[in-house]
Amino acid sequence: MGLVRVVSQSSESLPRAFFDRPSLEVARDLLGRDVVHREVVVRLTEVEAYAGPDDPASHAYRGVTPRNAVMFGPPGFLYVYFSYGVHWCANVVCGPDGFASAVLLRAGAVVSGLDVARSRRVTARNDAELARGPGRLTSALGLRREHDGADLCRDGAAVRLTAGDPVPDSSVSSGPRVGLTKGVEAPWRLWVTGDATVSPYRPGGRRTGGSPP
DNA sequence: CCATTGATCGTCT
DNA sequence: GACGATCAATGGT
Repeated sequence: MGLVRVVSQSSESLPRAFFDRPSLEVARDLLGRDVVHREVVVRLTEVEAYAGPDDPASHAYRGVTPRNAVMFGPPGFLYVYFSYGVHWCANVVCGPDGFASAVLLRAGAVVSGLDVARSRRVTARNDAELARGPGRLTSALGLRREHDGADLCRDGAAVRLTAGDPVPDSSVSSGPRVGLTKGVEAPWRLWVTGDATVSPYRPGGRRTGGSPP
């Protein structure tokens, strides 16, 4: 032969059992994995875990609603929601059916489909910005409301999570989740240390409106 | 580099 | 009627 064997990119979906665990464990193991939708592939560099019904920052904290219903279903499904009237954000549902927990996909590196990703993210100043942030990542992948509830594990799934290139513990950092007003203290944001595609930290809290007359 | 602000609308109170 | 699991543009240091 004489050909060096390169890291093979299996396009096989991670099994549902992968997601049927506590969201913090899933979050840790999602770093370095690939999110695939059509021609674009994003390798995850930053994620956030949202735990069960006791996590005040979780969309599921106040029970089932039409928006968060997918979170209460079985693991391995996509929960996509509309944020700030502008952006879509994508989560992977974790844990057993009926237990609402998820991992927010916050950032990654585009490793395939660069041309398409660039065309969807015309404001990005460089390729590291294409999927740097949850709204940007979702935009680069072309995910929208129609992907809410998508099954990631079914054969032939349109959106998949694949093996990618898992990162060692020595490359994983953790800290507080971004942009929250509740549950700020839990260090459930995980990222690949030093990676250029990791989003900047931004504290939460709503800006106070102007003084009324 | 950092801090501030407008946009924009679905969701829940 | 207020509030976001955000982004991009702007202006200052």
